[in-house]
Amino acid sequence: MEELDNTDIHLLKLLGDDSNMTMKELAAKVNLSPSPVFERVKRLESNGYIKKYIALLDAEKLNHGLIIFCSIRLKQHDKSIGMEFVQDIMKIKEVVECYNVSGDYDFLLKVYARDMKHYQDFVFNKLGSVKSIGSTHSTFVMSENKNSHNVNL
Amino acid sequence: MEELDNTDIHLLKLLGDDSNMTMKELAAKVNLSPSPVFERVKRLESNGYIKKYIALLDAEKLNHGLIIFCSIRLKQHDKSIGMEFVQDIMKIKEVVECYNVSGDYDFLLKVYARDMKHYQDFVFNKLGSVKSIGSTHSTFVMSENKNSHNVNL
DNA sequence: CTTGAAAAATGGAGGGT
DNA sequence: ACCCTCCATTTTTCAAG
Repeated sequence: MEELDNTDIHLLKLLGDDSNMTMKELAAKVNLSPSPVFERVKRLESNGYIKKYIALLDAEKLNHGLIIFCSIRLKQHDKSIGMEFVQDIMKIKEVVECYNVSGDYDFLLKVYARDMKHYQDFVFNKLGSVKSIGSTHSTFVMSENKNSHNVNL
Repeated sequence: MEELDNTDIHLLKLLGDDSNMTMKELAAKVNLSPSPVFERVKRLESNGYIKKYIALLDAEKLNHGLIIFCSIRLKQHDKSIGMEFVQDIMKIKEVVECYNVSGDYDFLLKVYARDMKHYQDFVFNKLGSVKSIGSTHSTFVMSENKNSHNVNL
């Protein structure tokens, strides 16, 4: 596994914030010509530093005005119940993130919902049908103050 | 405000998962020629449905093996203290997300750290110097089971 | 929406430090 | 090892129908 030099880090920062820049533009920012930049970026991709390129969508415009962090306690704590829970939860489109965590609860979910009615339906009908769940606790997001969508290098 | 048809939704889904597809590839997936796809994508961008394009970086490879959700309770609950907190927290690079939330705590932070030692330093030296903070509670992520990095349409 | 063509970017070859 | 300057190919971008 190779080291990353300052130029690589610089490129990762730039692409992590805006991947629509051309090689030419990137090259200008790191004071190189397009070719070595092209090679560096391809290397960063194939070495897995860059996982993929995505478009960030506006959740609010796409009818997801509410963000909720939903803590989940399982009924039992064996591996098969945990795996069953993860499988069930993966199928629910409102759940955009899922973490197995330490502390009072076992899992933390980030959930997008249109509105309260939608969230209520999610809790009763979607979570309600996941048998492995013991109890839940909802924390509502009042405002998103920062989301870099990435590592901050 | 215009409506989105099924093709628009389809394009958003595709780009939300992989923005490196060419117009040609996108066109093939939605059964159109490149030109109308180009126009639709530009419209989705200028109407704000697509916010920006980014490269997703591998946090683990970039020396951020630990994810922590850090709950924060402020000393007082007036607006100026809250704004001061947000301003201070924005400057800390370990904090990748920050939400103002309901419930026992006022804010929820998502934090990336290299390891426990790094996190300890973050809590003592970085959070420790933010005067508006009353108390904190850390929830450690043991595994990330799902992160779509986007709305699920 | 389609065709089609100009402008621009990508991705290599070949050579220099 | 790393960079540069071309340049062919592909893609983007935008007319006009």
